[in-house]
Amino acid sequence: MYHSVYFCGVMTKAERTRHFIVEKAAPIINKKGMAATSINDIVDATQLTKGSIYGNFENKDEICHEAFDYLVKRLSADMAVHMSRAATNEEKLYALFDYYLSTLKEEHNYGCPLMNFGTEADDTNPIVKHKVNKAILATQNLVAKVIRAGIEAGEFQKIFDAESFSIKAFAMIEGGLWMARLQGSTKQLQVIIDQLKQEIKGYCP
Amino acid sequence: MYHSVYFCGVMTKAERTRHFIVEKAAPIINKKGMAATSINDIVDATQLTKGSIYGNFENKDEICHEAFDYLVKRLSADMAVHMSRAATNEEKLYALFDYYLSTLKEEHNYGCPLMNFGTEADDTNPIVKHKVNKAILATQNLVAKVIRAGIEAGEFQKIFDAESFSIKAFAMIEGGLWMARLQGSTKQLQVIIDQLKQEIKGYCP
DNA sequence: TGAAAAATGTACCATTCGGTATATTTTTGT
DNA sequence: ACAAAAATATACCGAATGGTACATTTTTCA
Repeated sequence: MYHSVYFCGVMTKAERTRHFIVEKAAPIINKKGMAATSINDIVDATQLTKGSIYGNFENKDEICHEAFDYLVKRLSADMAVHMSRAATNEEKLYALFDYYLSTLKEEHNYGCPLMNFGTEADDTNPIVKHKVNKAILATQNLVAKVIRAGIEAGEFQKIFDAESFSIKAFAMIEGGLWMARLQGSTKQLQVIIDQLKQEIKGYCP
Repeated sequence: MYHSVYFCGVMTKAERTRHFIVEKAAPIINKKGMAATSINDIVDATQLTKGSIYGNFENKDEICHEAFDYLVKRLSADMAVHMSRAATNEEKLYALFDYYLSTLKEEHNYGCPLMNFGTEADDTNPIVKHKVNKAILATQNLVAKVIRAGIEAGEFQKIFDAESFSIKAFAMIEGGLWMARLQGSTKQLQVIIDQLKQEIKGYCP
């Protein structure tokens, strides 16, 4: 799935180049990490020169920040698309889980950026740490909102605790994705998602 | 909690120095990451010289590998201690969860090494990736064994699925620890552990 | 205790790092 | 089409990187 969030026609050259650099750098940084990605890696990927890159960004940190923002924007856009295609709130939750599972099969998947940037930043980079934290809460809120809408719509029983479940489900999915990528297998993540679905089914009237 | 797994009296000087270097380097690498930790960081922490360090290790990778092994050994030793103090298998599970929670309050806690090394290694370092994967499976197995022993002892109903639960619980704990460290709060991890305990209680006769 | 062996410290290497001054090219608005 | 402005390329900087050759010190064990 490809997203062109930006309207290249009305963008100035610098804006287009900035976006181009971020687009090329983001997957590299997500794969190798912020510290392990060098400016030369970005030079190679963009086929631009160091001067051009530093003409558009103040320093490497700024590129990392924008790369993270870009990856999160793409991620939440993709989640929204997949959930919007589901008719009921119950199915929206399943669609979200299945989307996460499907990302593992994508050609260039280097893991959840929240996980990758988060683990690297938590003890050393308060700016990125804060960005990740905001994205975590936003994702949990997305799940909680669907559950509450489902309760409202009579799909779920009222005892379904939206907040607790959204926290649990998010931890399971992030932990499961991490495990799956290390194991080179979706087996355990499948087990995790199956249990999430079973628990949701238990809250249907 | 401190562990001196090694018997310094019967160790040669080189073995003691190797162990000393690993002991000092491990927390730094766990905090900053393998790529972001320089040899000079290790020189500073050990008060040794580069020549001495490279006389004991072939290269930085070898230090990272030993540091990871050391952290995992300490972690599993600590887990074993805490679980051994519990009388029943049910309490052993609670003790394990509470131990994980308690690590967050330790003075020098930089997150679970499985998580930190795992996310950094998964796309770039197959050796460490393999080590992490082994440690994941070992931890899940530890949980599964306790559940099976609990079933055997009549503490848990036979429908308690040891394998599925151990996979789920591990993902929840790792995900929860990661979230807690980013949020600077144990609140969500507490919510997660409460749900784990509730689910276990549901399998008691 | 003393000589061989082992471990450590010193001084250095080539390379890569993030970053910049400035020349050159390209884009922009008229 | 043109000049001004903006963007890009070139060539470089000092510092830090992982690593090593070799002199010096410390262990080891007979």
